Amino acid sequence: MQKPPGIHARNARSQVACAACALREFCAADAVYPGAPAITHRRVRTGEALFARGDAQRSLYAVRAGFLKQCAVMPDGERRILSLHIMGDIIGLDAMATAVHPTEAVALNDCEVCELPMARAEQLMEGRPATAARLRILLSEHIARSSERMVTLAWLTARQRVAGFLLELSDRWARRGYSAIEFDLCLKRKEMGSYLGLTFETVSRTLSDLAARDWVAVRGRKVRIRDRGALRQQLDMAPRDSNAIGPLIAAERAPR
Amino acid sequence: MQKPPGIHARNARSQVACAACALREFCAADAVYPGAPAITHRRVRTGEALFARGDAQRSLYAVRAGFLKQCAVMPDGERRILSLHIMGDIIGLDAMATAVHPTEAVALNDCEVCELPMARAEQLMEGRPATAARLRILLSEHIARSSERMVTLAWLTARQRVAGFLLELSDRWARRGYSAIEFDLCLKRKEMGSYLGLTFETVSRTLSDLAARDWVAVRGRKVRIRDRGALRQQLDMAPRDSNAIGPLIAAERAPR
DNA sequence: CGCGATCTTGAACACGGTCAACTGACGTGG
DNA sequence: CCACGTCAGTTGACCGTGTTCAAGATCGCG
Repeated sequence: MQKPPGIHARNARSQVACAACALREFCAADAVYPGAPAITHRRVRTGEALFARGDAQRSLYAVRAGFLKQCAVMPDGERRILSLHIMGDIIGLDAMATAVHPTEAVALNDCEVCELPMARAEQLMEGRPATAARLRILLSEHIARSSERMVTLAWLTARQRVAGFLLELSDRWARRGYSAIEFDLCLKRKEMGSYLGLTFETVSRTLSDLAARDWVAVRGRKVRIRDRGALRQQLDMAPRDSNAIGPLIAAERAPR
Repeated sequence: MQKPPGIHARNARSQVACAACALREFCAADAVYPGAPAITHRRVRTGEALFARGDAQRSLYAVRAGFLKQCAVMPDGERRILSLHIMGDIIGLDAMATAVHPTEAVALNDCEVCELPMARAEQLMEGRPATAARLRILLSEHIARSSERMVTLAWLTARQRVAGFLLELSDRWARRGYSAIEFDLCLKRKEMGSYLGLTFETVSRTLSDLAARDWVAVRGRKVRIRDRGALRQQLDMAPRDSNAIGPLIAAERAPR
């Protein structure tokens, strides 16, 4: 039995989630627009995969509750975390090129996701150009975020990566109305390392170091930010090396 | 005076470029579809910027000839190369979220690009869902490519990065009908370093090393691949460390 | 020809990876 | 209830890759 569209907006928890949801526009359209299979919900328990690498892309997903990781699967079967997704985030955009998921998504804790079937998404976009444009924006945002991460992975020191990671999570929770100073990492040290391009030992040591400087308090996976300014400052410091390409001289700007 | 759409398909060089062009579909639509400002051409000379960080996004661009780099601009004004673009590639997708370019694109040699005004692109997509879908595919492909680069930057050794870089360029040229074994890098050592997350000294040393093993021949920026197999094999070797997250156990795959 | 930019190579060093020992939390079964 | 095993995390010691600093070589261009 399939829930009618919009039903998930009926309780308080959902209202929080939906307010921040990247698929909000699709959801709204879904409720008022005639047509086939609509948005449904799905639970994913800790450790379960929302989809695996190689699965056909059936849907786009939006996280309603919980925390998921998206991983590249290496030839030897090892995983590298590419991105992390919390409430309101969209998952599955990288599969649109081939209609097959090139990565896998796994729940770090019990999750609830909204599932928007691709066929339905395309139908909505055909009828409403603004909805199509919205999806393009989501795709483009993802690209911009990837660029940031490349710079992190290529050039920052271990301390900068870890500090940046804590600030990233802090900001993301804050933007959803949760505490920016105290939150749960949900990730094991090894997973943080995988996300940051570091070994778990280095992550552990670096967290201890940040705690020793009283910039954060860490107990297991619970973190409290004590000196956000100091963390930010780390990121502004000169990174690993000076191998950057100099600025462009003004004359070289192409006219018009 | 603006060229009529489709004019660029009239000479042989353009036919090669257009065959591989990511905007081909837009171009074709542009030619037959009524409406406002159409695709035009634009030259960008060595060292000139196609657009700068912060510029309003006027258009999407497709490379017709030449080689461009796309750079993140760091707070201190230094540049880090995010991607490289040759004939047939699209530039400017990361600006769609904000309508402002978050990066800059600079010509590494004299270039010619096709310019598709955003307004026109949106017009075409509204009329033709298939064209909108095509752009989504391009966006999604870009995301998938970014993921690969993250793994490279986070986990590969210097030798793997350089070998991978040479193979990447080789493949890209080959797919456009050019030699896969001999080509011009166009980049300075420093720029290769910026692209690969290495110092220019390390790039230089690594190239010397690959040359000493007779896997490649290098003279300045001209490269000849002598043992593609050996280069590929480097990439298959175990990377820097074992800090990967193990495979999922079968039971944890979520049902349906 | 001479100057600056690019590239190569060498030597020393440092960051973070590697290997290993140990702790603590948790769950299971005798 | 405690012994035991497992798994996550911490910390230490060592070491290797790649960065850093420095000196030349080579190239391109006026």
